[in-house]
Amino acid sequence: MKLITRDTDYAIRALNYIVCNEGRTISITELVKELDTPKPFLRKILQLLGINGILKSYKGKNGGFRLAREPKEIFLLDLMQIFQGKFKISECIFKKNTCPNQEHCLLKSEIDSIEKIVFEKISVITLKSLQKK
Amino acid sequence: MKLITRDTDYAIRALNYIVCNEGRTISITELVKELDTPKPFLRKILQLLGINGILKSYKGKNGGFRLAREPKEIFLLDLMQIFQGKFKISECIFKKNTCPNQEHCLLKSEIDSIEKIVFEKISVITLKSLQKK
DNA sequence: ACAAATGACACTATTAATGTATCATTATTC
DNA sequence: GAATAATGATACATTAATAGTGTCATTTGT
Repeated sequence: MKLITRDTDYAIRALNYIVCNEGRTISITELVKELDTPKPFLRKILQLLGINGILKSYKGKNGGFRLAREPKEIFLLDLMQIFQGKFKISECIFKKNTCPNQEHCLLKSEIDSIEKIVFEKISVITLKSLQKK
Repeated sequence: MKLITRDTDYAIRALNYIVCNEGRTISITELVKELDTPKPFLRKILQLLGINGILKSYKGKNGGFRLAREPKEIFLLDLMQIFQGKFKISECIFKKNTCPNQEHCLLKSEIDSIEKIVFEKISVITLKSLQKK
């Protein structure tokens, strides 16, 4: 079970580096050196971050990326949404009737309640909150 | 993101049906009719439940499966363990240094704390708790 | 003009999840 | 004791999700 996939992970690391170097424009080339990630993959990821308004991109020589928002406004959930789609712990199971008790079975509500808790916990995490301390 | 995979799901449904029909030996053939799952897949699943001491199996004509333990002793976590391996929300990310703050970054501890909560929530769910009410 | 960067986007590879098939063994029934 | 209906063991196949690559176009600084 993966709460966070590789692309979200790379995105966080890249953003993390960019935050630590605010004021400069950071190129993929530089990021790849720092993060040791596959270059074309990282390009795709950064492009998506651009499209989704997390980063601003600058073309041409000396180009690269800068933050488009403040770190405190970049939520982990945003990134997960971009790379992993809408946050959802699990689909409903028990679609078919196999037991008279089943309609009242607790599994769905248990899962829902777990999902809610995880969501609440995750939804406060921002790029900024990952920095401080 | 899937908390529970298809095989765990089928296993729960099958066990659920078996619980609701305790006293009888239930064959795959009967289960497939009830649950509308692929037969060979369900066979594999039930076999694993047998190997792992959740079910007792009876070969030969009129054979099938019965519970090997009481429903209150069959934990969702047991099933997840069997079909999905050790419970783990996510691997540690941020393996490489990209920022001086990073070693103290909160992501790992956030994930760990989420994992802990989910684990606690899930660990009380048993086949029995899925039945009542 | 050239080099170094991103934009757009199609393609490929790998892995995990899901599902199938087959032959052997066991037990019941006639 | 043969037929039937079940599981045991195990290898194989398919599908979907994840991860990663490649290419051509465009932009910009020197």
